[in-house]
Amino acid sequence: MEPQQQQNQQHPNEDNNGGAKGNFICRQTSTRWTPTTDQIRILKELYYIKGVRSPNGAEIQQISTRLRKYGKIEGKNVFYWFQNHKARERQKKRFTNDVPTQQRTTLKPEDYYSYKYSSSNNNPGFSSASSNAGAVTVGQTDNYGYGSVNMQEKKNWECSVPAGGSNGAEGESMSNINYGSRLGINPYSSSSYTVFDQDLEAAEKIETLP
Amino acid sequence: MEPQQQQNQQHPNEDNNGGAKGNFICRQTSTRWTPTTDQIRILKELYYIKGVRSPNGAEIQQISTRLRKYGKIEGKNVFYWFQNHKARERQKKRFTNDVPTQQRTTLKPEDYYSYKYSSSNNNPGFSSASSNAGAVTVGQTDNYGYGSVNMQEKKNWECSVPAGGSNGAEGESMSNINYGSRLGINPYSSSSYTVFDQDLEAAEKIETLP
DNA sequence: ACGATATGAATGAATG
DNA sequence: CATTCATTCATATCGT
Repeated sequence: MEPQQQQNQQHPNEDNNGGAKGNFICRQTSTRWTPTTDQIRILKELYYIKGVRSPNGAEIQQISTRLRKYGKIEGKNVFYWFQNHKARERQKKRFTNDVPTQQRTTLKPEDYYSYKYSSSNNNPGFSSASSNAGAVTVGQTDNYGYGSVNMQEKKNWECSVPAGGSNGAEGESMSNINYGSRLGINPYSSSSYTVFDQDLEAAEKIETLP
Repeated sequence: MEPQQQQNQQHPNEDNNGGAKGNFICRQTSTRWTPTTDQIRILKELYYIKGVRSPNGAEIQQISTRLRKYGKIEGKNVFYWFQNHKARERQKKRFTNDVPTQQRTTLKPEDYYSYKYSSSNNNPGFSSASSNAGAVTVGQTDNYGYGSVNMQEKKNWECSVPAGGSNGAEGESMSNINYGSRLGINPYSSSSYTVFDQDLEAAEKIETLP
């Protein structure tokens, strides 16, 4: 994910053999989902192009169904993928912003790879709200009169019913915020500043740390 | 890992230039961060002496800024360093401790297959739709009847479908099959909006998405 | 030169 | 959403 190039993905095996387990026990080698390149490609398209960020249950279903064509996949995989992708994007930004202002007098090598891909999406990216806007009107709104469906958590993809909880869609609309977030200060800077209360560096000793 | 002591002079020249092999503008192919001895020393001090384990965004920034003095470094490097350091420490401990059935004749240390120890759950549960795994227990039910696994959370990934519909999960359960099945999306989404308004897949390429 | 190791990087899966 | 854990891939480095 990084601007870093070496991205070779780690899905050595386009397996699908997953099924392997057909047999008995066997060490389920590979417990976790290993997306195929096509799956990843599509997920990214959805993310960057269509602006999908937090798909709701129904959307997750559609997506996973669609991706199933390229390999084994479950709804939760899709769910986690979006969650992680979004989270990491933000996280990175959090500890990445160096130097508040654009005052970068001396260019350091590290500047090269800050952002590399297309500019358009760089920032707010998803401007392409396109999809959401229209797409998500989702019928979830009405609860089937079930009263309280009980699935307290709104994780019901894979479930047929689009339970009302899903937020996803709406929430996402707020995506275009953030515009200004790149000021010098980030909201996350917790109060804790100074990991270095003193000069640890000066404390040169402890050569023997593990 | 740690036992490795000699990181002594691996840096002939505290190169600051990131040691990148020359300019990596063109070919930034993979130059991963190689911490200088001073950076490592400080990181360890922070880790062992100050107890820093999972620095937050702000701390990461401080640290990396501070360490920058000794060589090129980015926030993510610091982030990963702590993550890895903690993880490996834990992992190592896992061996020494556990080792229920030794039998490790010639296994390399990496061979281990760990069991989960304390910590969280292990609810592999989700038999996963794609059950390639075992055989078809198509039976939906989550917990194998083991009694109460106590689904800590009421997350229902893969709830079995309610009434007859297609239920993605089951259908899919048979290994990769199912290929032909969907097409028309699923019944439930009656009026659905679809994330795929068109053939995104067809819109191939855009490989460059981050 | 290799092969083994140590460790940076990435990411799926969870938990809170 | 933020954070954390576990695993795995990739590669820099060291030993022989």
